Amino acid sequence: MLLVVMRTSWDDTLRAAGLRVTLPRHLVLEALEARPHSDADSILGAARHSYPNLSAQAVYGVLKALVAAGIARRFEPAGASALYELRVGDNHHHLVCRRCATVVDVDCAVASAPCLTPSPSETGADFAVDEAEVIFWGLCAACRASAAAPDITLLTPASTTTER
Amino acid sequence: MLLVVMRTSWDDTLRAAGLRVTLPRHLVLEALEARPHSDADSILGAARHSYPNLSAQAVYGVLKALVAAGIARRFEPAGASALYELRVGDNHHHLVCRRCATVVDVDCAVASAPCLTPSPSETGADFAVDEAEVIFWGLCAACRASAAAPDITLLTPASTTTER
DNA sequence: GTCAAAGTCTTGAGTAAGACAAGACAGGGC
DNA sequence: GCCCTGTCTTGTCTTACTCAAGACTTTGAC
Repeated sequence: MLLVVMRTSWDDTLRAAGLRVTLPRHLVLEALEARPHSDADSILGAARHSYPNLSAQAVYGVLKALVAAGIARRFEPAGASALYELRVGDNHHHLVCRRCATVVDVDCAVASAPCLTPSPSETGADFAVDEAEVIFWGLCAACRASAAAPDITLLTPASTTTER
Repeated sequence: MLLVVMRTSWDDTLRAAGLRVTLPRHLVLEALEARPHSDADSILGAARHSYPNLSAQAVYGVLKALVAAGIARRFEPAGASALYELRVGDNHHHLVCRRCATVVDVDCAVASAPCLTPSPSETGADFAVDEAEVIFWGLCAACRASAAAPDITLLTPASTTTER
């Protein structure tokens, strides 16, 4: 095993969640802290700087454990692989740039969220909704600035209709 | 080629979109009409009842063409494969049952959507948002009725926090 | 009706993301 | 320090696609 200094900041969090404190878990947490909205592959890449033998499978396992324990959150913009972040327990959604795939957090603009409650007249009234996933698609400032460039490859969803 | 009677109802739609009228496209459209919110595999299965030699690749190609032409819409609930539907051009979102994966359409409860406009004070203010993808997660009536059953396998997202 | 061009489908190979399983290894309670 | 159990490594497999090349079909022109 490599000699890698583990910061203790995550120990309590892991133990409180009933998880053992291991080097791969530290590395995954640090990678996520440094770069939120990373996918499993980026996290693996970052973690391998400190621990080149880390397996991809371990990262998948760690991420699954962190999500199950409520330490991390997983979300999946259409057409992309799953992304992870450590910001949990608050009300926030995500903004994804169609061009450069940058993801930024965004709070809800209003305290209450009327439109996130399905209309009672709908079929959806039979549902007990416990979560609303909201992903905004658009162009970030940098990409809009260079939007004159002709060869734009836009990300999914291949929006055929502009929703609100 | 099999002798399959093609209804003409889709011909104009296809031609208006500049697409040729072919049997695979008819079958995909009919499958989607019969069962909205289907994934590529279910569509393939349904279409093969009429045309057993239809290739999976053809279905992927047809779906891509339909989405590009604005005839169909593609969306991707986290943890599931892409789903397709023919209801396009209106403002609707989706409700997904965590347990049985049933998807139902749901209109926005309010005409305007204040919470779908990111707060101006946020980082997101730099973004030019053109679409908001909203997916509600919860339990449908049937699954809630049988929710006492102990071995529930819930679908993603593994919700650690309840959002609005 | 025939022809040709362009679009579409079939076939086959390839890829990315992640799941599953078994055995080795290590954390942590005692 | 020991041992149980959770975690990691390694290897294999699956799913959901994508890509490419060649055969086939649709469609408009004649």
